[in-house]
Amino acid sequence: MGAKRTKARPGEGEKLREEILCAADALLGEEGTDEALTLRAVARRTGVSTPSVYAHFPSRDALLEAVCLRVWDELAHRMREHAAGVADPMRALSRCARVYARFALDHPVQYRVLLMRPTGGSSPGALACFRHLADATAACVRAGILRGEPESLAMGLWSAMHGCVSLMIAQPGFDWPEEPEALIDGVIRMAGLGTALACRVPRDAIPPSAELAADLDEVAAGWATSRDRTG
Amino acid sequence: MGAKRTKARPGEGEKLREEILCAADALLGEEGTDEALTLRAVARRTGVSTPSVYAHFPSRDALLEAVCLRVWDELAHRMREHAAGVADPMRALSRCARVYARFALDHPVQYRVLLMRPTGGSSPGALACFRHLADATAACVRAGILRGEPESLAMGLWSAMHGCVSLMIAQPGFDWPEEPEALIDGVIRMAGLGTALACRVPRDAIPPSAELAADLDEVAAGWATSRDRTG
DNA sequence: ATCGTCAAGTTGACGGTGTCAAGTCAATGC
DNA sequence: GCATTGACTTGACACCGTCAACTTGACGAT
Repeated sequence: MGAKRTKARPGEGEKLREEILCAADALLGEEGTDEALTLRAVARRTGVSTPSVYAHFPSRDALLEAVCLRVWDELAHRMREHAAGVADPMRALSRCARVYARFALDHPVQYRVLLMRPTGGSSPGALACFRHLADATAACVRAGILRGEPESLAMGLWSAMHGCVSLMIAQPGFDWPEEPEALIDGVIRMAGLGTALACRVPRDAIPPSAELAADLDEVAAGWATSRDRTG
Repeated sequence: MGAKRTKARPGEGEKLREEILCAADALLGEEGTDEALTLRAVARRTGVSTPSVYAHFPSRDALLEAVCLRVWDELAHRMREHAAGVADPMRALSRCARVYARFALDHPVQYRVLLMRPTGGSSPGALACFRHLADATAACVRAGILRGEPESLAMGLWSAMHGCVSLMIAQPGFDWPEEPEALIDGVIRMAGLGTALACRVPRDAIPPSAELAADLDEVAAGWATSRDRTG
């Protein structure tokens, strides 16, 4: 260990914890994959011996989870920023969804670690993601635009958004539209209109294709003049 | 190695390849996670030395991918079985989606390995999954029920289905409905109705919440009498 | 000023992993 | 009967997460 570390005084152990998190974060950012987050690599980068990490994190997985969770505050921040002052709750919901997708694509490694890996139970990252969407959904229900259990409706919306971004993250070689926003917007429209429509009709009350098409043509005719634009 | 293997004659190398795949498959099934698929474990189970695996698979990842792909035929089989003889293309599509979800939940390890892991490019498993849904979607477009590029529409449907099952696989501790089919059916309804409706109106032509609610109430009123049941 | 205490870090090791280079060995073709 | 060759093994390398035991240095009390 070339550069000798000045030993921390008692009570300053927290400082090293922060340094470790920073090193881990930088490592993830540079290598672009969680496999690069080796205990030895992060220790070397922090200028400390490998087992020292165990004084602050019980295992590699715990460190990985901790460093990935760090960026989650940004999601909450962006959500508030973009949904604030949007009166129409459906529009606020769609903005939430768009922010969600952008966030996932901006932090693919962290998103993957917290949401696309088999955790024993459920990751705190997942719960946070869901809560944001569920809150915006609940607002729509309160406003009478959506109907039913908000949590159930939100699960559907969450599924659609998560599926969209997680596929783009895990299958970058797939033939996606060159503009990711195109797919994202499409999914938001689909999910938004879909839940709005589906929560109005009772289970198993969907007409066969022909009538379905006719009915939807009718309602769509009214919108075709572009009475308004979605935010 | 206790039990001596009778050495294979030239040209019989393929046999070992099959044995390795079987051992790997059994290992995945028993342990329930791909981390259990160790070269040493599969070699031990096959009764062969560790590096022998390299004669048939270039790397651990290749073996993992190969063994997970084995079960993919079942998906195609189930699709054909359930969609055959369904005249209504929208109903056939929803059946496809349901089969897709069941398949994923029935083979969580394989699904995870092939669709929820960062592959350099795009996994063949992903392409197969997408194709099934895309074909059923194209049938709906041909029948005039859905409109637009079938591939684009299918991507949205795929996102919804994949999001649903991949979340349930990766976050088993989340507060899902005790009946997974409930969420799956909900997502199928949402996605089906959503694409049917969204592909009828031009981009950015969605009315604000109040009018949206009114219009959808109107069309839903016609369906409330349960004119038909979706398969 | 010195000593004991105790948190903070280090050393060294263990068992496990994927992977590779070199060697062994039986079956085959000539 | 001999060389060849494909199938497989041996042994090693570098790396990994993790743990037990040890060292070190700053502090409070005397």
